[in-house]
Amino acid sequence: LVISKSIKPVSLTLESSKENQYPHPHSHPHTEPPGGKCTPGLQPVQQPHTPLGIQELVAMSPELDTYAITKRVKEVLTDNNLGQRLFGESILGLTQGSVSDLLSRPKPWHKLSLKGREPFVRMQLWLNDPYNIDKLRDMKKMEKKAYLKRRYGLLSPGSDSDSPGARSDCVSPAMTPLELCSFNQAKKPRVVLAAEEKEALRKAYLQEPYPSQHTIEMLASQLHLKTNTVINWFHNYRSRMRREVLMEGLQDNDTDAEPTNCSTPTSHSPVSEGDDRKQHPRGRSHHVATRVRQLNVKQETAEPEVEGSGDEETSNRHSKAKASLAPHDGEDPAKSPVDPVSFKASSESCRSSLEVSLNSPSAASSPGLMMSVSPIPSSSAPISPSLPNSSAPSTNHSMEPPSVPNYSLDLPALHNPKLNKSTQRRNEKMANLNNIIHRLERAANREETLEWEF
DNA sequence: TTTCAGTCAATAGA
DNA sequence: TCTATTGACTGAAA
Repeated sequence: LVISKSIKPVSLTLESSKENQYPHPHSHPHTEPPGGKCTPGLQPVQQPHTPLGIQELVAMSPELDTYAITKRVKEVLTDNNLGQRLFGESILGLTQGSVSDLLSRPKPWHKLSLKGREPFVRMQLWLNDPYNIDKLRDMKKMEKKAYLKRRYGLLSPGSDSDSPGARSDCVSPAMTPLELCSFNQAKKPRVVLAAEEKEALRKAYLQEPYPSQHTIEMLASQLHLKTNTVINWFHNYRSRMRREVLMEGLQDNDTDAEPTNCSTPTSHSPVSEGDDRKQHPRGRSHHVATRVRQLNVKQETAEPEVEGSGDEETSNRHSKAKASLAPHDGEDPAKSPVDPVSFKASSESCRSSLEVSLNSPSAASSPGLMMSVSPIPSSSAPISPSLPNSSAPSTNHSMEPPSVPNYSLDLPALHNPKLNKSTQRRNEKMANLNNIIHRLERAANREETLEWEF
């Protein structure tokens, strides 16, 4: 069974041998066959040549303002009438949904893993490429051309690029009807949760963001869902709530005084997420969390949802659920316990931001932090360590790799005098938050109960 | 084993 | 046709 549906990760022509060392995150049954591509027509945009692989670039990249980058990318794409799909597949090596997600909810840089930073570095490289639009337009044309060719029978189906129509269900032409049939059967229908089901899960989440196996099974049976669906829902919900909090932080910063600075993402986040994984909600942090005013209520309030129509299974399940469901009935979300996830998420970003901002004020005050890629060989300034923010004590990205001849990283915003005032304000805020965190940590260490006023 | 980050891809809605 | 949402999945970390 060979289905080539996956997108070929983009080569930026940085250093092909080092490219794509990350394993493909998905090993779907329809993983790309060796040498097989579904999108040959979508050649990646060429970036200035450099001996560096994208991962080296990511590792050496200074802190990027993810919010500003995505904002800019959105603008450019919109202004030039270029779609997320084209951009994602040819520039980032991601699908449209992922691109949409990234563009609308970028995480702050310091919250991203190396892998998570990669798309942002790619975006930045793309933004710095003076021919980026042209190249993407060319690609669009090529795609259209390929589509027309295939449509008018000049090419056999499946042999051409990721053009409209061919993109979905890009099944291997070698597939027999029997295989196709079994492929269709193997395809699981997507579960669509009804509004009531989601509402019930949300309520359950408020009660117990990390439900026990027993709770999961109970929920699953009451809602007539598979336990895996419930588990997945909780995972996804926690993860998305966390990101929501981060986004709010970023946007706060954006509107707060000066341009965005992802290094100071949120002012409502007291503890680190790294800790929070260790400090399970049922543990100490949860105890402390209940002492902290819940700042992230938005997502917990039941938004009006109209969905889940169609699918018979869903509607059956749905009506059954209505009849039997009452996981935590009569609960008032407003009175519900603090959501440890929101707390945890916000906590972490705060501490992280403190680490960055307080320890490196210049980084904190570089909202326009930009990495510019110079096509001009500049062995003298690889990743400029002499930049203003290099005075920041030991940020791991300020190292000086001697073998980075083609890149210079420019931080224009650091020269902006207007930033002083906002920096000061930001630092004051950070200091205040730092104080709060410090007290929280002490309280947590002593296991003592404190009443807080923020 | 559990949780997470990151992503895919189906689907809904504009 | 495009974008946003979201259930499911993988691999990594703890």
